[in-house]
Amino acid sequence: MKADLATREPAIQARWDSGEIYHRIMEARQGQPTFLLHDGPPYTNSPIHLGTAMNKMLKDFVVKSRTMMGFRTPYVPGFDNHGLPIEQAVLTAWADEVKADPVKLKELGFQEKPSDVALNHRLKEEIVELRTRCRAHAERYLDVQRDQFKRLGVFGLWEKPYTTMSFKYEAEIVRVFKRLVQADQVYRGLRPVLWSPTSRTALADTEIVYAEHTSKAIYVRFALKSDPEAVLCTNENVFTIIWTTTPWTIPANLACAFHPELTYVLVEASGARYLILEELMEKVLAACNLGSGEVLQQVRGEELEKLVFAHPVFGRDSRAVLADYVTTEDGTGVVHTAPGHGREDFITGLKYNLDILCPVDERGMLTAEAGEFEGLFYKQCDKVVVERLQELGALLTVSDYVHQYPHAERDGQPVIFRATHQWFVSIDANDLRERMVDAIYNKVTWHPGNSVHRIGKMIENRPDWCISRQRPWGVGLPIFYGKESGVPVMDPVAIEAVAKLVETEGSDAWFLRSPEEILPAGYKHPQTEETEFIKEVDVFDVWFDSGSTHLCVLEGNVEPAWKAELPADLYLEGSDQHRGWFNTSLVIGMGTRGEAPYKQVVTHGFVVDENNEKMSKRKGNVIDPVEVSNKLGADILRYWCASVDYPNDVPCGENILKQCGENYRTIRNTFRFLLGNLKGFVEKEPDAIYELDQWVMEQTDLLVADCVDAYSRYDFTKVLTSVHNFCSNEISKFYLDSIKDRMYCDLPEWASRRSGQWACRYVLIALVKLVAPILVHTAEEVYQLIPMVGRLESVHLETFDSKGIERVEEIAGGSVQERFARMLGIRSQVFAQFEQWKSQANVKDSQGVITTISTSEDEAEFLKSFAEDIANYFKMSWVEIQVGEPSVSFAPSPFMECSRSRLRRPDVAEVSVNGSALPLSKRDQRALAELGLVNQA
RNA sequence: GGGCUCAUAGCUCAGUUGGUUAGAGCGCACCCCUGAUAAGGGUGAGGUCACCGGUUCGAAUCCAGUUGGGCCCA
Repeated sequence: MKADLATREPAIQARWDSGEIYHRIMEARQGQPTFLLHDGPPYTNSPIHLGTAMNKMLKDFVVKSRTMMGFRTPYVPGFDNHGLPIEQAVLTAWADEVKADPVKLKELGFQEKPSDVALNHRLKEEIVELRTRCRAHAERYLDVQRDQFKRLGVFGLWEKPYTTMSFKYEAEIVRVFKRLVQADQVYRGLRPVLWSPTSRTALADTEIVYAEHTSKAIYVRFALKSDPEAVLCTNENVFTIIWTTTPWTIPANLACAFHPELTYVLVEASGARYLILEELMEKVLAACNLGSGEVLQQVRGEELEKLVFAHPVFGRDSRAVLADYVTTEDGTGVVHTAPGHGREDFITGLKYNLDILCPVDERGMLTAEAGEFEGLFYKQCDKVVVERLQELGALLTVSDYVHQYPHAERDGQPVIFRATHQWFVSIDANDLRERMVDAIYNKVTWHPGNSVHRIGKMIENRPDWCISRQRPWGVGLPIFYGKESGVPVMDPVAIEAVAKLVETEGSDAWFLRSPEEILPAGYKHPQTEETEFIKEVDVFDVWFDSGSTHLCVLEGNVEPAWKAELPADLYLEGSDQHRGWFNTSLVIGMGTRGEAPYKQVVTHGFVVDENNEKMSKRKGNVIDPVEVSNKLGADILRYWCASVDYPNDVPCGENILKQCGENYRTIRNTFRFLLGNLKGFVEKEPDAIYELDQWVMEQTDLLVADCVDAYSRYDFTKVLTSVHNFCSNEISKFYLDSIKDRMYCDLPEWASRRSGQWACRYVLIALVKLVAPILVHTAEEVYQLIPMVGRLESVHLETFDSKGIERVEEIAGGSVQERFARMLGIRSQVFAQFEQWKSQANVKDSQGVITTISTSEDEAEFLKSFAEDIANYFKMSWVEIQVGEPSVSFAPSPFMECSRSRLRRPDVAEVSVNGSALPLSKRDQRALAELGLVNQA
C-alpha cells in the first residue's frame, strides 16, 4: 500500500466529482444549524501560489471540520475579476496595437472630468474591446484556479462560484452603491492623484517609476499674521521658514505644518525673528545665510496650532497646522502644505477643513486660481515663482536639489500630484467610523486576538474611501451629470436604471449606451430639472467589488441559492486583508446594513522559505502548490498547512515538505496496520472487551474530544500533532505491539481476538474521521476499506465520534486510564534498564527474555493484576513479579520456544502434532486442538 | 520613517495566571526485529529559550532597548 498520492488522489477526486460530493454533504446536513464561512475572492490574473493555496486549504479545514461537527456548511467560492493588474497584463500582451494604449485612449477624449465625458463612437468600441479582452483573461485564470483548488481537495460549489464580473454581480455592485447613496454616505470631492501632464491622465502607483531628478529647492519665509493666544513672546517681525522642492506649488499653499511633539525656537538673526525647528536651527541659518542667531524662546509644536501666517505672494492666510509626518531630516521642521498637491497635505487639509486648492489643470498649466501665475506650465512656474519670491524678499535661498522623483513609466516624464474630482465613501458621515470601531472591539471575535488592534487602528485612522478609478476595466460608477450644470444625479431611481441595464447587458453597456437609453423616458434631474445628461467615466475601485461580496452573495440577490444568514460566521484571510477586504467589507456592511458582515475573523500569515525569507521568483525559493500536489500529493501539502503555526508567518521548503511526508507516512502506516488487523472482521460487538482494548478505545475517545475542541478553535496543528503522536506512541509503539500475539495466534472466533478487532476498528474509524478534514484523500481511501455496515458514500459525510463532556471526564479519571498510565511508566523504566543489560549480556532482543521485577507489595500486586498480559506489554517472553527490594533483572528464558507463538514461557510443553513432537504453549495447544491438529493436552 | 507582529533543539511545533532538571514529534547516532518490511521496535545525544539591560526570592514567560524576519502604510 504505497502512498503514491500523485496518482491516487485524482482518482478519488474523480469519484467525488461524479458523486457530486458537495451536494451530497449539503443534503445530508439539511436542517442542521449553519456555519457559514464566506469566501474572500482571489484575484484571477495568474495561477495560484502557495499563499493562495494555504488560504483555501485552511478554509477547507474549517468547512470540513464544521461539517463533521454536524453543521451545515455551505461554501461558495468566489473570484475577483476587475482591476488594474488584469488590465495591465492584457495591455502588455496587446502592446503592439497602439489603439489600446490607455494614454492614447485619454488623448481621444477619455478624460476623468465630466465635461470630457462625451464618448465618441470609436472610443466606445475601443474600451469595449479592451474590456472584452480583460474578461477573457479573467475567465481563463478563473478556470485555472478553480482546477487548482479542486486538485488540492477543496470542496465547494465549484460549478457556480461567485465572480465579480458576472452581469448580475456587476448589477449588485451598482445597487450596493445605491444603498450607500441612500444612506447618505457618498460624496464627490477633490483628491490629489499622481498625474501625468504630458499624457493628461491619472496614473496608478504601479505605473510610476522613481528616477533621479533635479529640482529647485527653496527656503521661503512666511510672515506671522496673527497669534491669538500670544504663544510667542513677540509678534513683531516674526517669520517662519518653509523648504520645498516644488516652487510651482507655492501658489497652492494654504498652511504651514509643525510637528506637535517637537521643539521649535524663535530665533533672532539678521534683523528678523524666525520660528523653526530647534534641531535644525544651525543648519537652516547657515543655509539661508542668516548668520548666527539668538534664541528668544522655545516652544512645543502643539502650541503653535492657532498661529496664522501670510502667504508670501498673495498675502492670504496660511494656517499653522500640526502633522506628525514633519521630519527632522530635511528642511526647516515646517512643512509647506498644499492640500491639492500632496497626499499628506491632502489628509492634513481634510483634518483642518482647508480648501483642496488645485490651481493646475490637466495639461499642467496654472489656472486663474493661481492669480498672476495663470497660464504658465508648471515647470516654467517653478522659475517664475522663484523670481517673484526673490522680488518680494520672501526667498531666503535657492539651490539645485537632486532626488528621486516619480516619473510616468510610459513616457518617462515627471508626474505631479494634482487634485481631481473623485467619488468617496465618507467614513465619518452618520458616525460610521465610531460604529465600525465599536463593532471591531465589541462585536467581532478576532483570531489571533491581537489582530483587533491592527484593524482597529486602521479604521480609527483611515481617511474617506476614494472609490473612483480612472480605468476602463471595472464596473462603471453609475452617475449621471446634468449636461449643462455638471451637477451629479444622486437619485436611487437613476442608479437602479443602471443596475437594470447592467444586469441584462453587463457593465459594458454603461459605456455603450447613451443616458437617454438608460434612464426612464422623460427623466428629469431631481435638482436642476435638466433632461440631458452625460455619464461618469470612472469605474469602481475593485475593493468596492470585493467589499460588496457579503451583500451580493449572502443576500442571495445575485443567485438565490447562495442566500445565507448575515453576518457570516467567519471570514478567513491573510493578515494583509486587515487593510483590504476586512476593512472594505466592514465599511460597506456598516454603511448599508449597520453591522459588520462577519462574527469571527481568522487571519493567517505569509509563507516564507526555510530561512524565514520572503518567497520570490528572483530568489528562486518559491514552492509551487500544484507541483507539490502532483509530485508528493495534495495531502502532503495539506499536512504541511496544518502543521505550521498559521497565525504567524509560516515556513515552507523542500526539507519541510519532506518532513511532512515522513510524518504523514507514520499516520498512513498506522491506518494500514489497523486495517490489516481487521481481516475477517465480524460485525458484532464482542461479549467481553479486554482491558487493553478498553484502554485504547478510551484513549481514542479522549483524543477525539481534544481534537474536536482544537478544530472548534481552528487549531489544526494541535489536531495533527495529537493524532500523529497518538499513532506513533499509543498505537504503534504500544497497542499494536501488545495485541500482536493475540492477533496472530488466537483463533478468529475467540473472544480475545474479536475484542482486539473490535477495538482496532473503533480506533481506525475515529482516527480516519479526525484526519478527514485535513488528509482528505487518505481518509477517504482508508474509510472505504474499513469493514463496516452503514458506511456512507464518503467519509466527509460523517460526523466525529464525540463523547459528551461527562463521559470524557469519567474516562479521564477512570481506573483503566489510571492503571495503564502507571503500568506504562513502569514499562519505560524496564525498557531503559533492559537496554543497558542487553549490551553487556550480549542479548539482542527482548522476545526470548524473562524479566524479574522485584518491587513493593503494592506495586507487585498492581503488576500481577495484569496477569499474563504484562509479558505482551513489556514485549518479553515472561515477566516474574515478586515482592522485595526494588530491582529489575533479565535473563534468557530457560523455557522452550513455542513453535507457534515463538514465546519461551513456562507453560510450553512438547505435544504431538501430526506425529511429530512440537513445543507449544497452552494457548497454542488449545488453538491447534480446536483446529483439529492436536489432541487437547 | 510609522502601525501591527514574530524570534524556544538541525526541522515543525508545545510551554496555562512568572515557580523543581524547558517538553513532543521528526531528523540524527547506536542497537534490535525481519509475521506492519519502500515497514516496525528500543535507547540516546541535541537548547545561554535572538541579543542586552531591568523588575522579582525566582524570568522562555513581565518591562525597556537592540538585532533580524514578516504584513500594511508613508
